[in-house]
Amino acid sequence: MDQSETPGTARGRSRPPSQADVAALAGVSSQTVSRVANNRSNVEPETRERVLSAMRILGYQRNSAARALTLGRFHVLGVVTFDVAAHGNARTLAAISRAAQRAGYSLNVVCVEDRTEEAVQQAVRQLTEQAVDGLIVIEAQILDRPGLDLHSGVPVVVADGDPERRFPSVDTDQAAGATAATRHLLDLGHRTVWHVGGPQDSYAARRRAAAWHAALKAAGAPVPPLRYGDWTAASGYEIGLELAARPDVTAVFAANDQLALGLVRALHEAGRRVPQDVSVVGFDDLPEAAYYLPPLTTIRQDFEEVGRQCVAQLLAQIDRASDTPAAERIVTVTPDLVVRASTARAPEGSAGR
Amino acid sequence: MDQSETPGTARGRSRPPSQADVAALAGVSSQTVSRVANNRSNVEPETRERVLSAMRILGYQRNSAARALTLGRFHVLGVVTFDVAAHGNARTLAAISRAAQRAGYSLNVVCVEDRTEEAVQQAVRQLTEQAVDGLIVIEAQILDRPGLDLHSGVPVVVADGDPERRFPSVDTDQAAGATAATRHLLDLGHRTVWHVGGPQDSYAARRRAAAWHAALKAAGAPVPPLRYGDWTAASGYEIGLELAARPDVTAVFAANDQLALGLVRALHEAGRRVPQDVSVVGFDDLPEAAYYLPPLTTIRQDFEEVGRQCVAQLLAQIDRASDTPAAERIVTVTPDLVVRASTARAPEGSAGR
DNA sequence: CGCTACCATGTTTACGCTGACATCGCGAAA
DNA sequence: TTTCGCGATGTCAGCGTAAACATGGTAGCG
Repeated sequence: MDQSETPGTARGRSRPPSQADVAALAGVSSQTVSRVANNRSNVEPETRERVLSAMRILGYQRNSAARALTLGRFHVLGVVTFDVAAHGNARTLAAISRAAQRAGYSLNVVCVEDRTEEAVQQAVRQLTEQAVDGLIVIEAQILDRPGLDLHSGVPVVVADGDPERRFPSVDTDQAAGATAATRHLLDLGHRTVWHVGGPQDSYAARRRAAAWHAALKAAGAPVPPLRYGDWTAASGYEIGLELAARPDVTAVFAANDQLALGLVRALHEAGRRVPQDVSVVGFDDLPEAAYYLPPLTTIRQDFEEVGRQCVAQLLAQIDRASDTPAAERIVTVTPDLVVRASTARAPEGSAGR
Repeated sequence: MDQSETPGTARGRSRPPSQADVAALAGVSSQTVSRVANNRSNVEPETRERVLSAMRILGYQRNSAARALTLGRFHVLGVVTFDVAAHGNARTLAAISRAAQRAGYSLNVVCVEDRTEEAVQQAVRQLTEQAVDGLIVIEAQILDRPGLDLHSGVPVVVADGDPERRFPSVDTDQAAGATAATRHLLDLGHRTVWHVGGPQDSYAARRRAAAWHAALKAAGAPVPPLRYGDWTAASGYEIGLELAARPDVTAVFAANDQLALGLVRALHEAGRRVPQDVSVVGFDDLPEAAYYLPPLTTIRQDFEEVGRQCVAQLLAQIDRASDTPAAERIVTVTPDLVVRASTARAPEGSAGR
């Protein structure tokens, strides 16, 4: 009379139904069930129907563990990412998810907390042990560190990282974006362009800064000192307070939209109008950027394409057998300049060209 | 002489090393290897050492498929979420990831594109087939639809959804947040508070609107017509343009920060100052909210806690055997009012109380 | 009419791991 | 000394699936 082992509950869910259960009910062998489950052609239509209805009755679902065990394939991709709360990473993740789903893969995601080598290493270990067929590493500045070994036996694709190109990667053309931003401001007649960079350990940030530097050089413009933020509006604000104090600052290129937002607020508080006194360009094109005050001129990244390409490359690697390292490919995705209201021609009097 | 079958490459990676390989190298049985791999106590230290070094030499990693097959446990949690690019979802996901990792679980994430029943159903099917021990569904307004069947055999926890409480859930106390926002504005002397709601199919949005309504009623304030946005700054802007045209609007509570941002821009363009002419409160407390112009008064959600609680509840369900449905628990997380510069006392002349 | 092909289906096996049980050896208690 | 017990290790089976191979029946062809 105790409450366990109540045979009354038809749902004596001791164990999910297996192929064998379906086979018994349908009066066929389990192999035939397997054939039906995998949509093989060589099954009598009538038999197939019988098996399918038995599946429905029992609520059969294939056991993916057993499946993976025999096939040696999991149909799971691992994703290692820092900080999904960062907009770009989240967007890329979403795109990867879409693409993976279309290809019949699901996603095992690990968000790495600390930007330390061990943390990434451990995430990779966890994923490979958790059985993935391939690995995508997002925002991989950490890969700079020489000790990191990603060669865990599964194919790897790196999104927006990998300066040493040790892995196939998908890469937003940071340089093109930063160049476009800088040129846009120079073309508006500003004598030079200041830059608020992202953190120094970010490969993307470094490349944006380098391209900014190169664009100024190429235009023969003086190169103002570079300040480093940490991607947050807070640090943009702090740096903005300093820049606002310098009257010779009339154009600033921020390494992302949040920095730009903080920057604008600081300029505003200091009484310097955007864009009349100072022009500001961001990077990313957050959905909100068009609604900042003023609407932000920025560089739009195509995260969707990055995600799609990551999955495509990874699947290609997985499908061609483990041999043929195959000219490791680097796919480049180019961002666009979106001009809004935070940039204007250089003020006549002050530092105009 | 063809290039396949090159025995020279020592890395004839035909098949990853198994317990048996390690056992052979270490001169023990595979069972002993298993014991070492699982950190069992009953192994001679010297033997353990020998096995460990054999593992290192071969680069052994347990095959999780085989493991899952025998154990019937995958140590994977499934997460179904709409739009990871939405800040709240991303934050919740990050928190879930952290909590899961601490508990030794990894995360199989599916981002559902369409908010249709079938899409969710399919995501759930994919996940359960992909072998998860439990399921977390984020932002589950869709669960309103009567046809949706989440009872797929694995425990489910719903984050911020489930009006009918059919599942254990973790729930931000939307009502408390919305009430706090409304009361804050009323306390500042505004005669009433307008509301820009989120989409009608969002359970969270509906509860915020209901609480706003109730708070006005309770205070004896008139209830202005409710406008629905879609969480984006764009729709906040559109609605803002309409509200800006009405001089009797002096206080607006927006259902999230993006709506508030668009709203502020519209008010600004219409020449109505925030907060001098109109006070605005948001919801979420995006990291950028403090840097909007003006810094936004808002309701801060504790996504971290929501994620943590989801995992805790799910693991509790998983661990207690599949019997004992156990008083399905609803955990509530309370958000806080964060007062910044977008709210001020009601303007004297106009609609002051 | 007899042989071959081929198709639907069944049987067997291996995948890698761990739980249950068996074995062996050694020290402690009687 | 004998016996018991316990700890270290080995043996074996089974998890659910799909590939490989086996079987048996039928249609087509000479």
